[in-house]
Amino acid sequence: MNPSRPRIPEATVARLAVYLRVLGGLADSGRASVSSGELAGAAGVNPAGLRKDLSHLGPCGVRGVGYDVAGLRDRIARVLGVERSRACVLVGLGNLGSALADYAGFGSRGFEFVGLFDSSPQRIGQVIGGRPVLALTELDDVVTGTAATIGVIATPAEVAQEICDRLTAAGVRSILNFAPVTLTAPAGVDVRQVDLSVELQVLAFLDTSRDAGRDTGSDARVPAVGGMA
Amino acid sequence: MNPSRPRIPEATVARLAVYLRVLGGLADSGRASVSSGELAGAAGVNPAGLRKDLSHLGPCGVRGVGYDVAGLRDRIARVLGVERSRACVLVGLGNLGSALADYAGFGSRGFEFVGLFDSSPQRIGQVIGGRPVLALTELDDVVTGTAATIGVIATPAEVAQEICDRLTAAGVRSILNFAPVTLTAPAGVDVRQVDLSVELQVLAFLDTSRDAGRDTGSDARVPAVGGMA
DNA sequence: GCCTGTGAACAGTTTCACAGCG
DNA sequence: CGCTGTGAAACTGTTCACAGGC
Repeated sequence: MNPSRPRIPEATVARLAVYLRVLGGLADSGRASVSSGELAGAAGVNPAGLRKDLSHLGPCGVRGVGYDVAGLRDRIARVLGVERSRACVLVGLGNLGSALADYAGFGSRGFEFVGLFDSSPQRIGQVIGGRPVLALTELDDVVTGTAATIGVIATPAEVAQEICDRLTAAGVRSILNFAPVTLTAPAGVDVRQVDLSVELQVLAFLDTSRDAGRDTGSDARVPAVGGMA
Repeated sequence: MNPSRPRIPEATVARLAVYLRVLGGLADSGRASVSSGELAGAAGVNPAGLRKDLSHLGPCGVRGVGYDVAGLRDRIARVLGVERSRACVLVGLGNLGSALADYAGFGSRGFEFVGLFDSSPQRIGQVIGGRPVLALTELDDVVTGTAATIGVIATPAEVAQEICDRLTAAGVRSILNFAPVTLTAPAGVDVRQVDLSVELQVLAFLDTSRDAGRDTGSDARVPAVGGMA
């Protein structure tokens, strides 16, 4: 198969990001090669499923041996488009936004916040994660000036749609939304929703149904891989 | 139909939580009834899919009219098990953990943090979101004393597995993990993973493949995010 | 022997079309 | 009529079993 042509299923893409994280850890600890079984164990997935996921990138292992850790890591990074740093802007620097801006994990995984924005005069000018918080009026200039294509929304729900509109108008093509509202964006703009309350409520349901219905114990499989939203 | 045990698909459960949020907003603005089309629009899903989701709760609409807003909201809340407040514990009060502890959205959606824990002496004793941060040594007593069954992990990756072990040993049955590691838990314990870097990397992939691949690729056909719509 | 890569069976979801009721 | 509820079809994603190369 041609490595780039076939559309990679979104569920596979999400797992590739997990494999990338695990491979990074293995590389740091000096491992040279790894089998699908071991990698699948560390990522919490089925070995056959992992091999099927990787098959979307074309053959990239050695039969009878396994996968080259650094080579596979680089290949996945290239497919995901995180082989070099990508510019992101973040709007809303309340508790959650500040936590995101200050989260070192992003920088080491190919994302750099090139602009932090808030509407509150009290927050404008503060330095968070090494960057100053700017006024919303500068959003357009920064997005066009840095060619940022990824935007993160961590505002209150009431203003999230308006921010989404401004981001897309400025040229942002991909949005990660933490506000608990369903955003509407123009065609061609991807929106991913992370709703923390939804996650907790799914847990609450599992919790409730485990106690209420004492049918056979829930599935014996242990790890959980990122789901929806 | 039997209201308790007709095995609701997990994808449906996640959407029920979204409908619940939308219905809450509608109820607050005084709406008495709503059609599947309108509710689906506000939730960002397909109307037929929404009706199928609701069909798992048994008939709960009026044909030719729509759904009773407050009635449907209460019914979904009951099914999800959030009709009354549930006790949660939170471990790790760095930036993200503090944001979670201080997030008012949880309290209004049926979750109450009954214990905040950290290992750092500098954080122990601080009051965050109205609650004092406790030492990890008190974790077991608080979990058993409050009968908390839900735990949230917002620690660094290195200690997340150990915290997971302690939570499950203390009796926690459901875990929401923000640390970028795949946790292993005993059978019967549900773990949900929220990995912010994974979310961004999926966006990066969509972003990259939207523009014609510079690699070897040429085709840039990309599926839309989100399930139905 | 080992382990990867993959077609084929399987399971779960989404969509469609329409029956059924107010 | 309109809108809900639902079986059946279409689709996507997952698991299995084994073929194929090291």
